[in-house]
Amino acid sequence: MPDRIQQQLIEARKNQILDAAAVVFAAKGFHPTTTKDIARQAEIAEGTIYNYFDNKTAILLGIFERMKASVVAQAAPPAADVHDVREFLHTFLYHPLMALKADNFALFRIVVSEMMVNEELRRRYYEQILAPTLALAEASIQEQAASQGRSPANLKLTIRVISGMIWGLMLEHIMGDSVVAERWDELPDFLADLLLNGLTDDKI
Amino acid sequence: MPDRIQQQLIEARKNQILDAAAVVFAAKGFHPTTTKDIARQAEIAEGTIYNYFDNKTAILLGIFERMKASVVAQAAPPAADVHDVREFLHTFLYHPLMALKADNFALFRIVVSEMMVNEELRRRYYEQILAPTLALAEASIQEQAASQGRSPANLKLTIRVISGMIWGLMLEHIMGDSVVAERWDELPDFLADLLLNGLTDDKI
Amino acid sequence: MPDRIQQQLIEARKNQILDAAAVVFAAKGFHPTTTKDIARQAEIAEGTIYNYFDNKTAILLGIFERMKASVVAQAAPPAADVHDVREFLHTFLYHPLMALKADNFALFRIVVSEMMVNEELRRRYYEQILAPTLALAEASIQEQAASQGRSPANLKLTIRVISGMIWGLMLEHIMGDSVVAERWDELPDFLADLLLNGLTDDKI
Amino acid sequence: MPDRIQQQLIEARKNQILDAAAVVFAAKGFHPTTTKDIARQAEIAEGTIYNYFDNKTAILLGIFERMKASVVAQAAPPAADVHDVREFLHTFLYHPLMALKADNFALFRIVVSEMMVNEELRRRYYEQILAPTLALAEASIQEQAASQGRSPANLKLTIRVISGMIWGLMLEHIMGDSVVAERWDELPDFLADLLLNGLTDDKI
DNA sequence: AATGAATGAGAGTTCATTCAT
DNA sequence: AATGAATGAACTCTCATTCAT
Repeated sequence: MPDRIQQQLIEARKNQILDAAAVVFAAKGFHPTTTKDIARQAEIAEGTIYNYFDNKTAILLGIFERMKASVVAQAAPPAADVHDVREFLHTFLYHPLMALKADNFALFRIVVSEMMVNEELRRRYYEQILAPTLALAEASIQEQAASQGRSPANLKLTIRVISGMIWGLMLEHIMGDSVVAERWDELPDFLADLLLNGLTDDKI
Repeated sequence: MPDRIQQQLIEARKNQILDAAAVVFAAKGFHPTTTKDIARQAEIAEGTIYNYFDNKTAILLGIFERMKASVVAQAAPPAADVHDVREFLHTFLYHPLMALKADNFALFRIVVSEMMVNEELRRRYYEQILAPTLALAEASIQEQAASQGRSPANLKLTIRVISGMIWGLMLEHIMGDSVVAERWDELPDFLADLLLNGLTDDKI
Repeated sequence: MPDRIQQQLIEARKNQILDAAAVVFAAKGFHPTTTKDIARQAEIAEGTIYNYFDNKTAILLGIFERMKASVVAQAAPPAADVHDVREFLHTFLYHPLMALKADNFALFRIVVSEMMVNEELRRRYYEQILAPTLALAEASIQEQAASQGRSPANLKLTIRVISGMIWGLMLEHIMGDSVVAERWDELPDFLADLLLNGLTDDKI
Repeated sequence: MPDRIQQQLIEARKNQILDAAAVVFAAKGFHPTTTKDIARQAEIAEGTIYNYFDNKTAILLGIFERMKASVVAQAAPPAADVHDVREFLHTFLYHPLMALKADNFALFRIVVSEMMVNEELRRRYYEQILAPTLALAEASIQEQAASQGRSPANLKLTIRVISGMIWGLMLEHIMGDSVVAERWDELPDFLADLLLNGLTDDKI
């Protein structure tokens, strides 16, 4: 069999397993899910899993890598020609907030939970996603600011605050807060406004 | 033995176990920690644990309850006589940010991780901590706003955004971001400024 | 304290424990019952039990000894002057059947169950109860037969069959057979008739 | 692998485990036997047991089911053409008495002991064995009696007495009575005679 | 490549028994 | 004599992983 097709088959099988794992992880959590659960959901034998993944944790990592790919794809950054700051902000906020909404909140929860506790996963996330994303945003904004003659000294921290804001709202959503859940769609606007104008009279 | 002293002994033993569990949980995480680990750390027999806690999860809940107690104690609210909004905000932000710093970041991570995945723990957190805290803040701000003739329509969401910001920064800290870690102490000021004035030139 | 009173106190305490154990054994069975259960029921401390009994099994033995005493007391044999065979049989059958009815069927079940499995208990039962009782019955019948000029060659086996019949009916009762349960009171008559006349037309 | 062979392998493994369990249960009793004991005797890993049985009790149930199968097979009823009552009785008595003798008395003891104490096992025994067997015997005798113009009013109770007699003799055997043990082979005859003719001079 | 039965280390938990008070 | 907290051996059961087929 040509190597190319071979590779595609392997990828297909991996994805089959990851799809199945995503379903059962989302439903039961990482630790409570057994490899038998995954195999059953994927309609393959338990042993087959180990032809494609070293161990259970590697499956979670695999799911994570796919999430990463989708995040990075979406994050492909906000056109250099967005001159309006408000529009820029809105775009910057819109993607992650809506991505998560569309995506599986339940699975996100599982991955984050394990990430907080698993050094390897955390490192990968930081090095491969968080840090590059922050750096990208920083560069993009820096450039724009420079073109307008500004030089924001606290940009690094600002960016972390903004992205932290998103993180925090996701957590509150997960925690079951209904206000956040109900007004999720307003958030891009609301946050952009808050960030631009500060706490105006409607807010505090 | 007088009941009073009896109660104190029981409390002391419970705390001894919780202290030990906090240490090993922080070091290894909840799932990887065995009851044997806890017993060894507490220098008691494994069986003794079960004289004080129903099961392993109950120990985590116990740790959580102690955290709760300390959080609630600190959260005792920001004096009604803080008329300056900036000072008010600063106070509001300062406590949780500094509390966590003092506290065990590692343990916090374990508890949050499990909370994301454990319905019971999540419910307790939401009902006993998050919701009341948000409600308290809301009432306190509402009152102040009213005394000044304002009526902030989006207050509920604002409060969630602000507290989410704190959550998010904690997560970034946990994830190992060095910018956040190094400038942790500046955050109360920085955030208060951001919230009051929006993204000023030093920020973006 | 005089030795006599001392002894009475000890007996009283033992009985208190045995009473409690009988209650919880009857309710839950021997193995599922914990020494804590017994202590709680007896309203004493767990450790106290061990001042009076060597171990959990010794408690069951204690219960058994009390049963034995009551059985032996009742079995005190059927007056030598019962000349009518039917009356003799009736008396012979009546006591054990009715004793069990009055007594705790549930507790009886527990003791028998454990007896089947516990060598020591079984030996004690056989040596101290079953064998003597059978011997007593044998002697008593032998004497009567002799006085009437008969010499029943199979008496030993007959006696075992009759007492086995009682045992078996008890088992069927325990097993939940409703026919046996409902007609329990008729049994002495019914059995006496069967034994004297064989399977008459009303029976087969 | 064909399903048929697959099924046979599973059955074989189950039987291997049941055989092993029967040996160790008979030797040590149900509760004192550990799953490790069973595994060692079966020469398999402890975990393998749980691929075939849900838990330890299910193994006892499995043993019980096999006993049931053998009992039911033997009990296949005493031909309708047995016109002689004595022969009928003899047949009726012979099977269970001899089956037990051939079979493992020790194992029987274990199962009965647990049955007395285990609701589930008791229910199964009563519903699946005792009740049907009694019903079968009743129907069979009823028919024969009817054909001879008789209508035995106490048949139900009679049958219980007879089968109880067998039960009781088994118990006495288990209890270690030597008279019963030594004359076990005579019992079918002896009991048939007793039942037909009542207590004749050789018996009392 | 796929299978799934077999594995066995190790988990959480129980509880009869001890012993310092 | 009574207590009951402490003990720790021993239990049943789980499950990620292996490997012969």
